[in-house]
Amino acid sequence: MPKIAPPPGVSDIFPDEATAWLQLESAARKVFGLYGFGELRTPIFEFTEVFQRGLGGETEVVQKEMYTFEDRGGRSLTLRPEGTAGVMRALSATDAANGVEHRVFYMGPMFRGERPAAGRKRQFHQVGVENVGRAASPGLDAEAIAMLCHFLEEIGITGFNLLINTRGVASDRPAAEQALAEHFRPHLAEMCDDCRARIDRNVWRILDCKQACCRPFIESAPDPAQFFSAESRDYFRKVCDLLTEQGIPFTVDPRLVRGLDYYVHTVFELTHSGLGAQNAIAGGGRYELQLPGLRNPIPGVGFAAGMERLLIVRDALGVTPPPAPVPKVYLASLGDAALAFNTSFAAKLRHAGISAAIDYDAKSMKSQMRAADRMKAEYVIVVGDSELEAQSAKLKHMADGREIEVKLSLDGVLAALAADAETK
RNA sequence: GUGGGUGUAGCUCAGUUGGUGGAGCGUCUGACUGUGGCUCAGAAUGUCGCGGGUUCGAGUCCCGUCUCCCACCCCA
Repeated sequence: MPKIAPPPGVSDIFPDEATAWLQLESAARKVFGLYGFGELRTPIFEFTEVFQRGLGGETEVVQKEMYTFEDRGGRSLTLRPEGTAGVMRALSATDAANGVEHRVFYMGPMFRGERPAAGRKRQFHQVGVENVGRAASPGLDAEAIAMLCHFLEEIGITGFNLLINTRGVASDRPAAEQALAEHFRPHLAEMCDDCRARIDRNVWRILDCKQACCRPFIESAPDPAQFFSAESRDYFRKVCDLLTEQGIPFTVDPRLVRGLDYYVHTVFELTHSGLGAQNAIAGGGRYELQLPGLRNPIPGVGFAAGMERLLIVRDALGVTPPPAPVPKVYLASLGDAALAFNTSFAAKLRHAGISAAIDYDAKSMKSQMRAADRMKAEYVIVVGDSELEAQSAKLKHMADGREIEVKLSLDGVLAALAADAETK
């Protein structure tokens, strides 16, 4: 039990666990690279207004989940609660604002002051993609979704559900909002407190409510998309057609609204059972992000996946992460002269790209062999006075116990390792 | 923010009606002086989450607090 624990909802990732993270990260780089996306590393914190303006002041995230503090000059800063706003802030200084396409991805920690639960941390990690600058296009939307599915396939996640919906554009909304409000208002007395507040602040969020008392009214609610313009509905149909043509299964869910206000047109969410109540592993959509200091919002489409959740799902599916790296050669030392020799010999091996382990306490033979076994060293070389004398030692293969006589030099060991690898 | 569960050795967990804290695994040492895994023998290790209270005496009972887990909520 640690004397001092980390703050609630954050945790350490130890080396044996980190291998799984590295695997996810390199899979992301590989897959996104195939689509022409490059990595953009933005700061962990931004001026608070980047998120306030970007995500919408009415969103849950902005209202009560942000870690906000003042710097020494009294300016308000916020630890990023999601990745898109920071990416857009960075790209706002480029020609993305003039309609030039930027394809970027990011990965890293995000911060939200929520109550921790299964698959939910206060510092969590997202890997995300943004295609920014180009005007809205069903092709780009479908490509983002296809890329997300490709990524999941690459990391061994199967059996997920893809839900998609359209949120229309700003001019589509008033008619739909009015229809929704008219539908819900007569039943408000029977609905939950949150929804009573939401009807005036943001009717859409009612569709997202999971309260049992609200559900019947939500299910009988009209599909907002039916009030959208023909252009918007056509846009969404094209997205669906493109997915179908690529053989990507999906479900249209008219209730899917998502929590951030910046979405327009296509929104999607990827869920997986076996995660507990937090069943969303990734989500995204098309957006128009309004940033401070910019006259017009910048268009984009993207998604973010929760890395912790991906790992939980992967684990549940029985995908085993690669083992932590083990030393190729353990150098056992008998006596001070041997230890001195091994110290510099280990350095030579490491510079030659061979991982080497050594115990500077140079305890008993038995304890060194045990240490080599425990760290799963592939080979052991025992060096004592007689080996130094002869400039020759035995290279022992730990798995099967066979020993090979080798010259006690870098070339000698490298040659023996190469030869032994071939015989296997 | 609300509710439920939980907290004992590095890990997984026992701990009987309150009476000087245990097991397994792991670790360390050793079993014909320089060869691991198996076996055997020994050893080390805990402010029993933290703070109060009741009591002659609290890991055990009471109160508070925090963590973690689970759910609500929200989302990734």
